[in-house]
Amino acid sequence: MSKDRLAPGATPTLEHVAKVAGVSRATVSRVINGIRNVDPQLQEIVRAAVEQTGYVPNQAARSLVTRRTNSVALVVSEAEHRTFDDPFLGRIFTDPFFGRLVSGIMGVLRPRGVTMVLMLAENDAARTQLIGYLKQGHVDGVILISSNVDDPLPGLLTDAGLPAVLSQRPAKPLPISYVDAAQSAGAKLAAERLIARGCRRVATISGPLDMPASQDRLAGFRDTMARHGHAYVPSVEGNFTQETGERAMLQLLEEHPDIDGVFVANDLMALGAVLALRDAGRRVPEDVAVVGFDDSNAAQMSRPPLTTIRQPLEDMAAQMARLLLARIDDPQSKPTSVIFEPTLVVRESA
Amino acid sequence: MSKDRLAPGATPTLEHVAKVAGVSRATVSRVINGIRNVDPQLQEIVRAAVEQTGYVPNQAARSLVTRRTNSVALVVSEAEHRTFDDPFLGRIFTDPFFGRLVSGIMGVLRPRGVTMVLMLAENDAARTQLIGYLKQGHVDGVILISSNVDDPLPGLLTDAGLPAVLSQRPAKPLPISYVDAAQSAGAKLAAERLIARGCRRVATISGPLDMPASQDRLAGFRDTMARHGHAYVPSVEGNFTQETGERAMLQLLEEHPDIDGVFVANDLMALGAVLALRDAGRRVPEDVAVVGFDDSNAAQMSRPPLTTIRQPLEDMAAQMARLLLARIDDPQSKPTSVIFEPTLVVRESA
DNA sequence: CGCCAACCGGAGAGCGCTCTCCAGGCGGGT
DNA sequence: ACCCGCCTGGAGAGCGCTCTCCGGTTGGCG
Repeated sequence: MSKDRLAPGATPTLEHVAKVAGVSRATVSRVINGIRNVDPQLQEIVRAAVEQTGYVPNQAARSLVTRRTNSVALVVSEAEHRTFDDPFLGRIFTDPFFGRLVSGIMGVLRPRGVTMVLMLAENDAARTQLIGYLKQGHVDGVILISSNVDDPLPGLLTDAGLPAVLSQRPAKPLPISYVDAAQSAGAKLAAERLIARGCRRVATISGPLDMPASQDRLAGFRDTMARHGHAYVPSVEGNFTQETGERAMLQLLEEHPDIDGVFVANDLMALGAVLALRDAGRRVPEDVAVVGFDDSNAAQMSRPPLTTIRQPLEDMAAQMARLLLARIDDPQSKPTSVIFEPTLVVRESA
Repeated sequence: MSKDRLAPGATPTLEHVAKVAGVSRATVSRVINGIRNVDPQLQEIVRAAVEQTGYVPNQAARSLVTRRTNSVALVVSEAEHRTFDDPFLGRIFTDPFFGRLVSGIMGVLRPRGVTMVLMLAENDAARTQLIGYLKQGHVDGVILISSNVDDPLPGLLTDAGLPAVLSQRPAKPLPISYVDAAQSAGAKLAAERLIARGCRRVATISGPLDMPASQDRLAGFRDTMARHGHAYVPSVEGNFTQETGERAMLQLLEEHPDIDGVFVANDLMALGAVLALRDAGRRVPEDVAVVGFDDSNAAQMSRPPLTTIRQPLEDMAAQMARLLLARIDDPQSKPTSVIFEPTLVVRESA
């Protein structure tokens, strides 16, 4: 059906299409890219020729001259030493927040014809290889999801002069765009909820404290509690997995058996905490109220369903994509940051 | 530090490196690609020049002539009509099996310097765009994770002449390589386990029946039960989410209150089933034994921990990557299939 | 009616790389 | 001592595309 005329075995090129249409390469190129005005009648002829030959532009050749690839990388980076017992990949992909992120990014990228390349950087070797790859001009820019404070990647990216956007405020000030949620504002909502319920002995399970987000949530929670007269808020550190949430809750119960409210820094850990509470014979929320963070699937699946803090992840991801595209279009534009406000989602656990 | 000598603002090219090293472009290229013998002393000089200039090969230029990109796509495809209420992305990324898959693939790809591009095809529009992208020669080959029977993608891929490997036997015979697990053998293991425990009233919760894997598991289970004298095995269809597992279990309990054993086609649904059983006041495994499928994190997290069928996902994924690379190296090689044997993992639920 | 401007299509020069072809040098065999 | 062949490095031709520059045509205005 297609692919007759010229081009014996090979894939058709601009040249072939031009010959079939009886015009020059340049004209075909102009029609395909919709650049400059081309006689509508000619356009029709060219389009027909494209159809007939089954022509598809060669991306490599195009990139070579335009210096654009029309694709961006989504890099997920994690510090090596934070890999406890479960494999990195299991963690990141298991966490529902990732899907929402991808979904938000795609929503912006797809209509613009930009494709997304997913890359993992789970240790230093991978990181080195990654930088090499990125420098080869494989992508136009990078969205970096980095979860630890001393990640060298943000610095490496700015050094390499690659347009990039971070998923959270970088640990050290850096000329780089980022999107973040007001973590402490979220923690404040959680604290206020627990106080409103009348909780008197409140504790918290935090995320890994080398992450700015974890620090902010912890600080925000403690501040708000302090402002309401609760000077001392016990806390145990987890690593965002259900298992560590369970362990942390166990520890809290042992050290402070009279606890009646807990703020857990993410839903997965909150799930573990609820399980631990149940095992210990405490009813949620009657005996102990639990507030999670993220509003992930886990929150809805839990029994009782989790009261939690929702970050507008899809919106945030979409904003990252938009910031990145803007920066690609104009590399000179100065780095921007956008902060989103979290909201309280009330369910049954608190 | 680097990037001095020549090349004022621009990124260094082969030409620059050659000039710095005092050799020809060809020689630098040979050293970089390790092709043909080059005088070791010259090699040293060239390497030093590369270092000094901070040279990184331009992938576009390279691809243009080699017709290779050194990257493969991991395409995750899903039929549009199967999107019930939860978003597609949430499902796929939430399922732990995905992480294991990626991990296995990366293990093979990374050492070979091949990068992985993740692409989603969640509806027909996306699929069309995807095919266009693939035809542009953006990747050398495709690993396709497709979950429904009437996916047009396998056919489109063979039509496009792109090297590809499927994650399961295609619904219709097609000249394409694939890797699969012996689904029915896994179901057989589950059946035998339930029988060995002395279960007499057995039911099953299947996956979506438009998936060959679901069909095979159901058929394998029924066959084995039949062979042991259980003529009738009630079944309810789920869609692999915890929620549908819960619903399905509820339905089974209502229709067959005397059930004492269930085979659930994946762990996530099994988790839901266990929850439903508990809510209904049945003890697992004392009153009802439950066998899952996949040996995902969910199986270990569940209480009680799930007895389940383990597919060697990492191995299977690695094999897919190997098959694909082989096919890319020699496009003439004929399609191969590799079937892996599942194993029974005994925990507490059965 | 003439001039200028605006507009549109074609020619051709690269983008940075690989790879074939060729020339020169050296060693070994007769 | 000569010749042949192998080994190594250089020259140069593209890979398929975009985009600048140019020339020709047309329309509007003086």
